[in-house]
Amino acid sequence: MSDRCVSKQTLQRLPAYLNYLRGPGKGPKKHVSATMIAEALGLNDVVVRKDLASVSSSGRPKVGYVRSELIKELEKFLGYDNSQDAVLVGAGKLGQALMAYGGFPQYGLNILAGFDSDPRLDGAEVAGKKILSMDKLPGLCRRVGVHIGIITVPGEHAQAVCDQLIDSGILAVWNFANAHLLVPEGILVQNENMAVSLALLSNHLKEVFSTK
Amino acid sequence: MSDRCVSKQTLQRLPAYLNYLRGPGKGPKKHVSATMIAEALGLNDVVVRKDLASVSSSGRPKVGYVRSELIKELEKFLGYDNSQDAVLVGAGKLGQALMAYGGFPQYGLNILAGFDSDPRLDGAEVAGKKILSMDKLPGLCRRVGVHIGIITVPGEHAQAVCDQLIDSGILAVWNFANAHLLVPEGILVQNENMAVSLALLSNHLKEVFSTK
DNA sequence: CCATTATCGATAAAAAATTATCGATAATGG
DNA sequence: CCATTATCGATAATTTTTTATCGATAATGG
Repeated sequence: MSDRCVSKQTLQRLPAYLNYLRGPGKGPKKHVSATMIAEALGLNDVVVRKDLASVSSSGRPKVGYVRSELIKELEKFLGYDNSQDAVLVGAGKLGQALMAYGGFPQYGLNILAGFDSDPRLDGAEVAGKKILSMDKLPGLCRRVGVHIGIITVPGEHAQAVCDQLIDSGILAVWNFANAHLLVPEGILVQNENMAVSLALLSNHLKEVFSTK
Repeated sequence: MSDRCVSKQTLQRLPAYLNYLRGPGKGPKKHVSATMIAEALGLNDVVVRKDLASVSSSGRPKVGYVRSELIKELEKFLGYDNSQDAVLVGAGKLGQALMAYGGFPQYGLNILAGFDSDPRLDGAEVAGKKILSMDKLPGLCRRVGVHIGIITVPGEHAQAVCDQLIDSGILAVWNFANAHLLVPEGILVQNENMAVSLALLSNHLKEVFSTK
């Protein structure tokens, strides 16, 4: 275990495993097998076993994994155990909704504050979090050591905001804007792009109807 | 072109190309080359050329593609030209935000109505769209021929809602709930799972700090 | 009108991910 | 106590995706 370097695809499946393990399941069984998880999630069992091998070492033949241990190992690996601080730029509808969303702490994310260029929002509060003016961004990030930036501004301003975030020491950007961001090497951009999802949906329907 | 069957990865890049082409760029040049797009988006130029080859046939050596034609071809391929109707189940905060979001039509999605089991919401309106009780779901879907269902209910109810949607003739599900949905073959589930995104962000930071 | 150059499209090579196979291990039941 | 069985972990085969190479084409400049 502790392979430290798992593939992106594996990483995308891990939260699903955790979610399944946390779920009520069929009674609080002490052990779970990769086969069981695979069946429940509609995956190949070898995939699951391989994925779990990179985060856990508690798997035993005939028995499987100890559920509670596996959960802990997954949480640790996914960083859910120690929260990361984040700043959010763009306190519009979406931005405020994210600031108010109560589910992030359980995923190890803590939004410290929101930032917006609109002076009318300066000093406002959303769910107990302050909205500040953009000029306070670098100071806060540097002082507290924030490494995650969330972008919820209109697409045309996204790149400029992204540049500011990186100047402020941000290493990972969660981008909700419909824009492609250019960043220096070493910075991660995670796009939460609904256009992509819709493209996949639409394409599926097209395929269904073209073969029917 | 008209390969009909492009890879998922390709499909995920196409909206980015379209976004770039629509953007202001550097003046309204008539032609664009794959090399140009690749550079702007930080991709390999062969990838771009290969992707574009499956949606377009207007590429010419030394010249590139005709911008306006390529845009039209991408829009057609992505289904942005003729909107698909959709129903949304779970008219809570997120559900209402999606119902009110004005950007979907430009991506070829039209949310017809919202549904919720809470009787207090029955008959309410969000952005001109009605919220109806769950028992009206199958009727509307069948009558209008809706094929896309959006799930914005709490995770524990997601599977039940999903089953109802499929019973109502839905072929593609856009799932915002933190739950893994089991569906029969032929039905697509597109997960919009923030836990996955956060896992990728967190992992990146972990890698950065473990190698520093 | 011809050499040069930017670009496409196709084919080939390389890398990554998925899936299959197989021996090893440990619990279970006779 | 031993045969059986479920499961893991490792290795190998397959498939998919990405990247590289190369000839063909058409505009440009002399």
